[in-house]
Amino acid sequence: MTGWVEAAAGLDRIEDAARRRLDRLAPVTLDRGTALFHPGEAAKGFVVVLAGRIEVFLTGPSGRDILLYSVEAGGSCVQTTLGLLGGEDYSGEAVAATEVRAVLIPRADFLALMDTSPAFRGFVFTAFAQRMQGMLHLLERVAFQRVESRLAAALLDRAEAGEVRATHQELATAIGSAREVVSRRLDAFARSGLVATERGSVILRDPGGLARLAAVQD
Amino acid sequence: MTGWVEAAAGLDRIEDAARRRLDRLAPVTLDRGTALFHPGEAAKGFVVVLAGRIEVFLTGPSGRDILLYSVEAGGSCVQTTLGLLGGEDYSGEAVAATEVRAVLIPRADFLALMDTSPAFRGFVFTAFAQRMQGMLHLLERVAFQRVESRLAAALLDRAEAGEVRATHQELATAIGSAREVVSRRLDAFARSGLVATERGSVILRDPGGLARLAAVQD
DNA sequence: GGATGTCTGTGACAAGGTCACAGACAGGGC
DNA sequence: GCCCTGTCTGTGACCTTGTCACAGACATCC
Repeated sequence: MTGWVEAAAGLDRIEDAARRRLDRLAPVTLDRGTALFHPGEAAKGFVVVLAGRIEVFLTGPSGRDILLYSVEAGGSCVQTTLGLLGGEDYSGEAVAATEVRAVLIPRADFLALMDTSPAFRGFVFTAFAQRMQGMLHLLERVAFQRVESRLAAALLDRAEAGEVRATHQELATAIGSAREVVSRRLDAFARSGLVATERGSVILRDPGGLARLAAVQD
Repeated sequence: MTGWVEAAAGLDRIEDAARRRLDRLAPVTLDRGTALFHPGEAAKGFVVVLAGRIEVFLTGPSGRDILLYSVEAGGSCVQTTLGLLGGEDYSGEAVAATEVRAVLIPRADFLALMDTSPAFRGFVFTAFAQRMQGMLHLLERVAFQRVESRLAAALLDRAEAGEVRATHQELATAIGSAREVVSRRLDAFARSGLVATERGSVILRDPGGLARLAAVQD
């Protein structure tokens, strides 16, 4: 087993005993689109992402869903931990957004590490605190910001080389809105010269203008 | 120093050494309305509520705000912990909703206890996990449920002896809506015989009917 | 080329948030 | 008692957003 632990940011300075325990676990590869957990399912263990991206959604009864957060390399899928620590069952859905390499730390190992390794505890706690903060921001945006502003922020956030490759539906999910609303907003953006739209992608024409919209309060 | 630790559910079976450390801390009393933390403020320590209730709000730029959760006896104000664990600064506001007796565990003691006391760790983690779950439910309700349903649920939740003593503004804050909307909804409820309204209070006339509304999906 | 599935545009409508007020009620001071 | 003040509630108008029901446009595979 070659050591994967170095690859996980925050775990690189872990104690030797804990590292040996972790190194016994074999990373797995998940194809893009694989679901890690479903709503209502009990968590099997603690997931650490080594490469790729996992996206965690909350799905409403009407089928609409909203992106809670995405887990990149070095991050952990905290949701799955709730069940290990006295919370209720899982209520979101985690899907591999790209091909993913990840390690699943089983419940028993997880609990043992939490008791014996300060470094591991720190890793878990930091991940927890950051997710919590992230969810607060999400709640804040959904509850208080208008679609225009959220959409502008999402576009800036996802742009690579001035382009966002995503369908209107994906953007709507990311900001917790509906597809039609995103279509109309993008249309308005295009008419003001902020973006140009193509099937499956949005080209940013005026990032500064978008940033101003994204920053607008309320 | 008489032991207050017994009073905190979840801490009653803590190790002796940790208990001695905790017993050195003196509980404080906060008047109703006292703010514990303000947005943007760095957390001073970890708060455990012994009696009374603390309510934590997220405030939008327009002044509208939404109740994140309330902390009752035995609970801890997790928000304040984020800053102690690698998160950013506080972004909510915590206010004593009643007279409150609480203990503030300073940062140094908190970190030491986290390292040395499994029972304390369990207490903190459980609190964390429950808050996280609670925030997920809040997000779910705000994003996917209609006001009618959220309001019905809030009324049932807050009723004492078939009556809810709260202003429309307070109810609106609790469900993340606006005062006028709550006024109109309550009016509609009253016209269907579900409730009767008075200045500063709502009397539940048909809890079963409200429960049906609260349970409606979407 | 045609068939199919995905993506996007559009109109109509309902729900909810915002603004601007106008009363209604409670409590204190006189 | 009466006025003043502050809080609470009711209402109409308007805009944004979410939902429903489609129609058209594009891509891909055969």
